[in-house]
Amino acid sequence: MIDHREPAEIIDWLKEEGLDVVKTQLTVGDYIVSNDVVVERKSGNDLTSSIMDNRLFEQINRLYEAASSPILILEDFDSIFKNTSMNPASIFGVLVYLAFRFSLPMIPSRDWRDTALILKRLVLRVQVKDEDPILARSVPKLMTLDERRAFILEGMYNVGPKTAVKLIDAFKTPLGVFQALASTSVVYTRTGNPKGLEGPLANIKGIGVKFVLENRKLIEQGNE
Amino acid sequence: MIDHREPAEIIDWLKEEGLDVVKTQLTVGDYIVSNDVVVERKSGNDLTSSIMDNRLFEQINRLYEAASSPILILEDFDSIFKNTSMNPASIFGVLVYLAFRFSLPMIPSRDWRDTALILKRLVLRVQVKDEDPILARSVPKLMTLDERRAFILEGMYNVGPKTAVKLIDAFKTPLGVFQALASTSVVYTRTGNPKGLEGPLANIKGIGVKFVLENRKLIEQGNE
DNA sequence: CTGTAATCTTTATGA
DNA sequence: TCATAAAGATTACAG
Repeated sequence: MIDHREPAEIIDWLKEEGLDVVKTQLTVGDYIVSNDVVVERKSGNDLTSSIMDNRLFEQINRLYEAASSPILILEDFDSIFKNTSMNPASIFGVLVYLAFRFSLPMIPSRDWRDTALILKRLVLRVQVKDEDPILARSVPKLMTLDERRAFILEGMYNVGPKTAVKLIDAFKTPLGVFQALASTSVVYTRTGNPKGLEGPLANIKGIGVKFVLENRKLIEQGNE
Repeated sequence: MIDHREPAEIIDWLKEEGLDVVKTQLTVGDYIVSNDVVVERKSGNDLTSSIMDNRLFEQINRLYEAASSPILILEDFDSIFKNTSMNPASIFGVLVYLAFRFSLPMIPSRDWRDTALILKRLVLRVQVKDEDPILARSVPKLMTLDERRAFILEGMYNVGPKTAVKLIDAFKTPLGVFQALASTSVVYTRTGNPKGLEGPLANIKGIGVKFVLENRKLIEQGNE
């Protein structure tokens, strides 16, 4: 099954080679070879742009939810560096991440012709029934419960990964954090300068006056 | 640890970057990054020649015996096709085999410089394995207060922009939403099937049993 | 993803 | 005790 937005050349070539091709709309991946094998094809600045807007990791995760053996084809790999202002370190950082964290097989191809060839070989390989994959790798879940709890908190002002985890560690749930924030108040000096905090958040490192003042507006009833 | 036969440029560059490099004789792979990660580097007709004399599969097999997460770097991939009489179909056949059968991650590189960069990023990635527990989410910067409140809720299960706004409209703040969720319960039939909701969320369109059950896990104290 | 700039909190220091 | 400066961490942003 091939997503209908894929290049016509590839589809036509595979048909000419005698493969059963079904053109359809896919919600995950670009090519479905079997129940186990789904292929995502990234060409040129497809890759870089999907890195920059954080879309790539979502796509890869959905690949692994849909199939046990996803494969990524990197088409026209060299051109990836040409039409982008992205740092090569960032690009390889992504590839290393995918290799290390997901053990994701990535196959480079020079053009659509190579890509078609890869797809054909994949189909033939999959059809050889007695050759099952030696290792079906189980990939760790995208987010644990606590990670998702922390993830919610990253919507607040000046809260990134570190602070979010720190807050969840201390108050267990987002609701707990919000309640703690509501019952923390800012202490001022006699001259009216903010001095520090009083309440549940007072003892949390990295949380200060600015944090409380800014985020209270999010949590409490006020309008803008 | 780097096999002593690897290019001096790579070794020197890695040293310049401040990495601890040990030059030695390796019996398996070309680079050992950690106990789990061993890297094999194939450049130009290294690949084709090791395919033709059946040496490649032995090498890959030994990689998997030695480490749980081997990685193959394909250096100067395009040149692989230039100085060989091998059919591209055969070459891709091998890559497909490695991808399908072993789930072997393969990272293409244009030259030794890319390869060195990949190795550096691998070392850094392996070293930070224990931290980096969470993924950051990028907050769109132009946001009103209510938009930001809604954005926080988008961290929950099955909550996108649409549902988030609906919830903020109804309960004003994220704290309000979580409190509403905490005081909403699922009503079951006598046979134990979920029938509906009781509480503040009961009247919200698009919020159902599944939503409450999934997201209550975020609010309650439980672990995973 | 990476690299850099901007921002916040905390600690140190002097008045 | 307060105010300011410097240092350390973390987040925000651009590419």
